[in-house]
Amino acid sequence: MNNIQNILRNNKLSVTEGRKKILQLFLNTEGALAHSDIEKGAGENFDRVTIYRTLHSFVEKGIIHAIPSADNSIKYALCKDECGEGHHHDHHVHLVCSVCQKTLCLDEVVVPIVNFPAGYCIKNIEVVANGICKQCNS
Amino acid sequence: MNNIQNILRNNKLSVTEGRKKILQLFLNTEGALAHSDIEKGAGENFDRVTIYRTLHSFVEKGIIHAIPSADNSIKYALCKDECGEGHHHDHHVHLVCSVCQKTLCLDEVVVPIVNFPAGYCIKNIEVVANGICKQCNS
DNA sequence: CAAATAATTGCAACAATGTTGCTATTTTTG
DNA sequence: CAAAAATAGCAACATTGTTGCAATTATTTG
Repeated sequence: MNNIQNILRNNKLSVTEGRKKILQLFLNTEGALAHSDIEKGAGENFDRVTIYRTLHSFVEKGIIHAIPSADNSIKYALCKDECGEGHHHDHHVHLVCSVCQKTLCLDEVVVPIVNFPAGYCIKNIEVVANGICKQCNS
Repeated sequence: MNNIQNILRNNKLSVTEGRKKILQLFLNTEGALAHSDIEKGAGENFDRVTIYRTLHSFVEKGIIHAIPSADNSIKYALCKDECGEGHHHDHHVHLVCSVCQKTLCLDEVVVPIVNFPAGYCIKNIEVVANGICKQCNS
């Protein structure tokens, strides 16, 4: 029935107003959300601390993933089903659009294989592209 | 003669104590530096604001480049010669070592070509790998 | 379903990080 | 070396992130 409740239940998180509201926001949003977006979008009477803690536990559980950026504004986006507690499998590329400023997950663009010199042990690779998205480019 | 002075001169920056000291730090350091590293390393009597402003102008001039990360701790590293005012050409991969915590520029590892679907316009691609560096892996 | 237990929230206080305007100082220029 | 330009330092403030604790809310158990 209720998709949101299920997601929380499946990840062994109590179903609370705050978590429901934040998860709803992610489900309704195309592109990634910064902490400040959530603060604005989740209604006025929302403690900042709750947002921090909710985002942390969502990341931990593999419900959302953090997208790095070079301008000190981490964004978060929903993970695909393969992610779970303690492990993320987000092998897609992210795009920051310089026109609409959105950060998008390009699920169809897979992170390429990078050849490292011998001696390195690579665990995971993040790719963030800067450019213009489909919508803004037309 | 003086390498540091030349770098500043070539980039049309006044040669000041602060800039010399911060540039020296970068030249002496293997790996990238965070703002806080510089604050610690540059001596006690250093205004934080000066560091912010110096880093900004170094990035603008193409002397250093910012390395994104998913944990809100931007680091900076020296650019190669091809970088200049207003344009960066850092087509190398970055590695964050989970053992020594250093962020390294792997100049020998070139950012691969990523194929985006039609409609996107890509300006630049950042690749950050997480893993273990050569030193720590031996 | 109510009581007991466990988990989460909100608050307050604080720490760290980043920004802006202004004046004093330093650097560069002529 | 003096005038002009650029930069540093200071203060004040805004934003972002963290921690401990008491009160509230959710879940579990009988």
